[in-house]
Amino acid sequence: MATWLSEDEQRAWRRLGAVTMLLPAALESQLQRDAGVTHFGYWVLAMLSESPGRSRRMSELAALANGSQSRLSHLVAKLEERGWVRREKVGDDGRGFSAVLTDAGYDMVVATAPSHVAEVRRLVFDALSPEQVRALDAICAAIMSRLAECDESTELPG
Amino acid sequence: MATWLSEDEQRAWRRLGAVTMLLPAALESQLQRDAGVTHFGYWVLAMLSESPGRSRRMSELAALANGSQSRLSHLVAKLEERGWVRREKVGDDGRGFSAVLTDAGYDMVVATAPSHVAEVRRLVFDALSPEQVRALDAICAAIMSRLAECDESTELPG
DNA sequence: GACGGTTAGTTGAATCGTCAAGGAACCTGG
DNA sequence: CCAGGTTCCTTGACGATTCAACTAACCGTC
Repeated sequence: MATWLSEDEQRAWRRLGAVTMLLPAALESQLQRDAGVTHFGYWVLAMLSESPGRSRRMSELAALANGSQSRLSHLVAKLEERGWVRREKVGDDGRGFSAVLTDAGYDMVVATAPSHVAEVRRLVFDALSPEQVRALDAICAAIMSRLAECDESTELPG
Repeated sequence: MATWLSEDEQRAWRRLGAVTMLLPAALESQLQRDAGVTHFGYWVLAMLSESPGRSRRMSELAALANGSQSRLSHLVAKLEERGWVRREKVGDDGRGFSAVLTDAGYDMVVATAPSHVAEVRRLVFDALSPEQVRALDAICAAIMSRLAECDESTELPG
């Protein structure tokens, strides 16, 4: 209990908590309604659509999308059922698989992107000044570097 | 596709996405490890511990914790099993229930708070300057007001 | 005082994510 | 060439969340 939060910090913390609970939920429900996908699912498809050959190594894709390998594996199984993604063996490494976006998957991303971007803009960027956008970027970068640190330390051998 | 995101916005959006995915996950795993509760579970208990009489109407508590009634109902059932919370009929409204924090629940919050606060401080506030903390508060407030707007509009009768 | 509409809260099925375990391919040293 | 360790990915079981009914109590009106 050595270092409690200051009043400013308390307030910021509650609000950040609310945003991290409600913003993903709001985007989730928009995507679910308009496209029948999860936020994570859409994010993965969008990443693939911007990747060279619309294709990525599974592990690479998991890292890009900030998810675990297991989560991605389950997700890709569903996306494959729906015909948006296909798995392909990687040539030079017998263990490796790539997720490849199908044409149907690409069409789906193209069809879904506008309304999703509009929602993001409406909920986030329309509410912020350009300075705030830059400040937000810097703040998130600072937090991410802390999160990355902690990953490293848990990966260290004792 | 009328209004795509600017370069600054793209960057900020990716980072915000990463933070909203990874920060809750990190806190989740700390709380799971050290106290065997969900982030949402802890948040609810913490709210109760600060409430008058360590007690809140279910619907009030759900709103405070930014969760649905159903989510809270399921959660309180679990917390009750563990003896941290108890349900009580509200006097003046036969439908209403209050969630009341038990002594064991209070002890649990007191025991868990320090390490959780330390983690929040380590991951968030130690990385930010006081100006950034205020900026973060303002940014989250702006986003929340957009989210609140959208709640209202969905509540309107057609 | 009973009828329709609304609000509080619960419940169960289905979905999503995590965790721990495991299979298969790779790599290194002898 | 093979034993031990590591990496890549999958799998299955379990817990958490959501969604869509559902019950029960309230409220206004006639």
